[in-house]
Amino acid sequence: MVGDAITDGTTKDTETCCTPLEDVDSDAMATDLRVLTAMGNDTRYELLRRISNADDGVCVCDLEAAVGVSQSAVSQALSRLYTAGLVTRRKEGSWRYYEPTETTTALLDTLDDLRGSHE
Amino acid sequence: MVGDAITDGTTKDTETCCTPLEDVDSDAMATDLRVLTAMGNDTRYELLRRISNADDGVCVCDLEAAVGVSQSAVSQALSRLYTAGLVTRRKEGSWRYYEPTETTTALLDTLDDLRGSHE
DNA sequence: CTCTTGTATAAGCTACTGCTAATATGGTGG
DNA sequence: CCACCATATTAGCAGTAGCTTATACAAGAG
Repeated sequence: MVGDAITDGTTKDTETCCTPLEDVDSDAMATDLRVLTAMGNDTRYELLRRISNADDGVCVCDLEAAVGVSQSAVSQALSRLYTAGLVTRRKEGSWRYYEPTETTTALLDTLDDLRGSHE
Repeated sequence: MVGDAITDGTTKDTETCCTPLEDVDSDAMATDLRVLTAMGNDTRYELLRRISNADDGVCVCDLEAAVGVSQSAVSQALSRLYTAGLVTRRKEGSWRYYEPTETTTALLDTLDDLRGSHE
């Protein structure tokens, strides 16, 4: 649904008040949006922070206690983070351990830096 | 502010399967979430990309043509980006020009790097 | 095997997000 | 003054996100 809206570009240049704009790479956009929408939610953001703070893997049971929603909600949130490539998961006995990916680390670091720098 | 987070407080230190987790700085969390939710939307992401691509300011009328939603929707989107600290705006005659902030630049760069590195 | 514990999935409901349409504001030129 | 343009604001609605409850699956312990 994204692609066809913009493709006509060249034919009619209506007199805009300034410059025509480059198109946005829709593949990159899809990837970025999956990441951003996955992080952009109270529960999932807090899960990510907690997973990132403990750097040797966190199991679901601990997260559940921490974020204040049901076990089911935590599981759903973690699945979404996994799908978005923000965490890895490994099984160990009957527990599952989650760890942050490079994407998560890089973005949280960037956000930390930004908060530090201006105001 | 450690310790009160789990208001549910079943007092006893339940035997969790691994370690207790640090709390998340709720002030940082609020700021980050404002940024992430502002970026994490088709329209607003595309606006940000287009504003970032043209580095001498973009006026609303051009953006409106590009993203395929109504003028009202673009205005609302830009307001939200402004509130989240992702764009600056200046008035010039009866037009308004938008430019990316450091936050936007840093985050989009990070996202670009991440897509480049793995896969 | 059964019972228990840890996690995932399904269904359903509420609340919010983001759009459109209509209207208001504010600067510019006749 | 009024008409016109560019942008902002309001109201209202459709679609979806994210929660809860209930249920299913997986792995140990007995």
